[in-house]
Amino acid sequence: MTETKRQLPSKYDHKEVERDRYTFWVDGEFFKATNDETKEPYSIVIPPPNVTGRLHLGHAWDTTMQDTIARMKRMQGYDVLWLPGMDHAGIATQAVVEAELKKEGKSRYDLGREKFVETVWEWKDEYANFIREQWGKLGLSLDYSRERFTLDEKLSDAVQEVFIRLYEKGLIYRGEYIINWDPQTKTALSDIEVIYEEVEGKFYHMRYPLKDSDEYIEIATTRPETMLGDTAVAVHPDDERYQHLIGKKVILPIVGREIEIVADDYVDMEFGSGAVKITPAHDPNDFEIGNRHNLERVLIMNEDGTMNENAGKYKGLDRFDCRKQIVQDLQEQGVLFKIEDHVHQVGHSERSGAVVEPYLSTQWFVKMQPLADRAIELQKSNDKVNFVPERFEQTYLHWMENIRDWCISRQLWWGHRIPAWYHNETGEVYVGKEPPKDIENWTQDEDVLDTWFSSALWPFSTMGWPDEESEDFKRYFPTDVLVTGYDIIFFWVARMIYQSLEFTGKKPFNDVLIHGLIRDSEGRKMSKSLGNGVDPMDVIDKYGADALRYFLLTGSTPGQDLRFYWERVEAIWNFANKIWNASRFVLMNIDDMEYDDIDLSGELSLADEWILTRLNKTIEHVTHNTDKYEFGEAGRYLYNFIWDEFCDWYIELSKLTLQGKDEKKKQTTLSVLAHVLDQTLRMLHPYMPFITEEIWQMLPHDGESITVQAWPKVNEQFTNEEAVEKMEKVMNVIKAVRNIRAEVNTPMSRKVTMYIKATDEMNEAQLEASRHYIERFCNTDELTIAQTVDVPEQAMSAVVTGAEIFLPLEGLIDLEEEIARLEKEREKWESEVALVDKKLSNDGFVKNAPEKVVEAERKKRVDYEEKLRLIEERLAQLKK
RNA sequence: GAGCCGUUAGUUCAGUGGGAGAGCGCUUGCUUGACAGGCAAGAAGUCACUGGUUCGAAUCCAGUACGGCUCACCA
Repeated sequence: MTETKRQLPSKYDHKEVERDRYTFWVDGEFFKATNDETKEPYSIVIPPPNVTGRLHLGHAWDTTMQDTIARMKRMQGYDVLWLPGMDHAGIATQAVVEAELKKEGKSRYDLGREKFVETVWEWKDEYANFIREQWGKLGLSLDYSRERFTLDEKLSDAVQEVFIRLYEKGLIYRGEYIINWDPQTKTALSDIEVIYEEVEGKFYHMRYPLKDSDEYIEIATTRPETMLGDTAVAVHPDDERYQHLIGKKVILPIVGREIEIVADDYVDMEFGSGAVKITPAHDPNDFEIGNRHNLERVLIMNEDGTMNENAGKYKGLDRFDCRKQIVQDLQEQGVLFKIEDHVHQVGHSERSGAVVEPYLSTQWFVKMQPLADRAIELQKSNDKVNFVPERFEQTYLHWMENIRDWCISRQLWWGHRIPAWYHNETGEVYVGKEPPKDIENWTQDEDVLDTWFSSALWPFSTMGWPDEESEDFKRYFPTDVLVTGYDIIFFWVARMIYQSLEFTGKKPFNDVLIHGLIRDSEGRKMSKSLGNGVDPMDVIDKYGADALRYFLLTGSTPGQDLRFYWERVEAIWNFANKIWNASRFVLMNIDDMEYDDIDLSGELSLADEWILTRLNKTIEHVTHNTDKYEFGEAGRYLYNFIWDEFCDWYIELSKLTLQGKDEKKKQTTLSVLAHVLDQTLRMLHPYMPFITEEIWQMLPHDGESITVQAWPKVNEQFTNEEAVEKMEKVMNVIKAVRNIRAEVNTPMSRKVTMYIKATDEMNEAQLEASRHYIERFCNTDELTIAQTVDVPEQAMSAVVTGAEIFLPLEGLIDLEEEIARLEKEREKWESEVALVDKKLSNDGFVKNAPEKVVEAERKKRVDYEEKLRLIEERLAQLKK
């Protein structure tokens, strides 16, 4: 149905255009995967955002790319599933809720585990709604009927299944090791959750006295408080300085413990004094050395980072207060004799920012080597995961090749509880989905799993796995593409790949499209502390989701970072406004035209043929580049086609026909206008879904929504390169005239007399055929087109390919200036001719360059020389 | 210490073997009946540097400088 009167306001109102549209799409079920067997499936799973809060520009970027792909594939006839969902984000969410509780002066312990988890669920529900609302504002074509949450019953079942199978296979084990401990959130962390930052610290040099001797051994440390847990001093076995000391005892200052001097290859003789204090309970290397030498492990800290009873008089002090105190004490005792400034890397918790403590603790681990081997093997096969851009495959492989075991237990309450029970008396471990039968004798592990343990299963747990017969799993897994930032290749992409290989035997996705980070206009990371974050919802409010999306899609190339610029978003709003007004023009002219009235079989004007040819080129280019995920290139091409070619040229050219008397031609041109706009809107739709749907609905159309219309195809019938060449010739004449008129300040509104001297019969005929365009665009009152023209001296001239143009503008022309101008022109063409000649007289060029290139140069020479000849003739005439 | 990315117009970024491009900004002119958030014309760049490959390099290779990122157990 199309209304008879199509009146649009002259200003594009993004709020009006975007309001209610999302509801229309969702209610119409246009985004629902159909399981239609006649179509090929295409699937994407969303990287599930954390339920901790609002989406930021990074999310907007990531999801917009996915939406663009999904919308295009849908239009290309695929049965598209884009599966939405969210991540419980264990530590992040728990930290946020705990912070909220703290405001009320409460801690999670005040509530107890059950009540606390309940509170987090409430929080989750609230924020999940926020997130859905934001997805809607962005216009994401998600299939909500399949929305998942990592803590859903089915997904939790998948998590347990994976844990148990890995345990039974010996790929999950429990043990006491040095892990990264966050004393603030009081949980273990995996290696990648630790962020190393350069810190200006101190290097403390100490002398440990030997037992029954006056000798000392010199050691140095950045963490003096750990000396309370020292159980040895190590030197290199080949170090001549210390040969006589190996096996001797040292009296540990303050503590008074006797500790041994051991020999170990790990020690670097060149570094410092060549002797190292060994604290097996607080340093991973020392732990290893401790194992080799059977050393005692003395833990000196509590879980909250305060000192424990093994710290003697320092018990109860915070680790950093203890450091100050112990430094003072050791200095007084003469043990600590030198303090140097020392810049070194200190690990911080990714979430809480607290300084991470290497800490001896019993945790669960995934044995990585066998899983990693399989993933590395995959990349050597023909069936590998394609990273876009390719270089990220190296990043990924490097990490996989240097993999270390993954600590997966977290001392948190929010997450998947570890399905392990310990026998109260025997300490026996039981792992299984169901609790042991004599449950009263068993205690379940208190810990939950690293949140990434469940996200690693996302592409298949969301599709119904472990039920491998479930319809979605069979149809939509493996997925086609995963879109994510380079910052989580290790956290997530890598883990999905090896878990998927292990449990489904397939890679989880064909392609991984990697993007960068969003930065502010000065190139800084957006962060809360800098206060330079931009809320995508503010951008949408000011300029609309379409403008934001187009900005995100075209602002950078794959893998590069993107700076946010309000000015650019505004410029894109202008583009939307341009499209709006071009459409307004079309709608004003087509009256009650229906979709079936669009008829391109009539006599096409030169401009019609030109724009249809250009449309084909655009379809080809945009399709090809969007397929390659080159949204920037595709978007720019479309932008230029719409603005420069369709609006600035074709609409203007079409006015001639529309204002003419020939009704048949008029109908054809109207059809071309409607057709080109329709096809253009379809191509633009994945980029700017709202405005394109709005306009498409007002245009003559067939169907309920543009979201499910067919993607444009090249129509060879309308490719006419000859027409393009002719049209360009006319455009060059028009541009040259505009140029001259600008030179002498003759407004385009003033009518002029004009002569065109064509160089030959063909050019004359072609230009004559386009007389109406030239008359109109050059605003002539009298136009002569001929091979010989009688031109008054008082005229300005210009040469174009195939013709010379004369504008007699008596009174406006200064003959001297005109001569000077033409001489400059002559110089220009002389140097151009020289350049071409240089190339063509180079044997190497003529012999080696492709025939096409050489031919083009020859054509240029003919053209340039003719231009030069015409200018010289004119100059001779003027100088006479 | 290892690896990766970037260096192109005032600015933010495209381009990637055959004559330097876009948006914004700047200059000039336009009440052109879709749009003044517009139209038209223009100024503006030894494409970081040095070598090499090539008939031809901003584009490929090697190195240098500067900026940024990632990984790595140096006490």
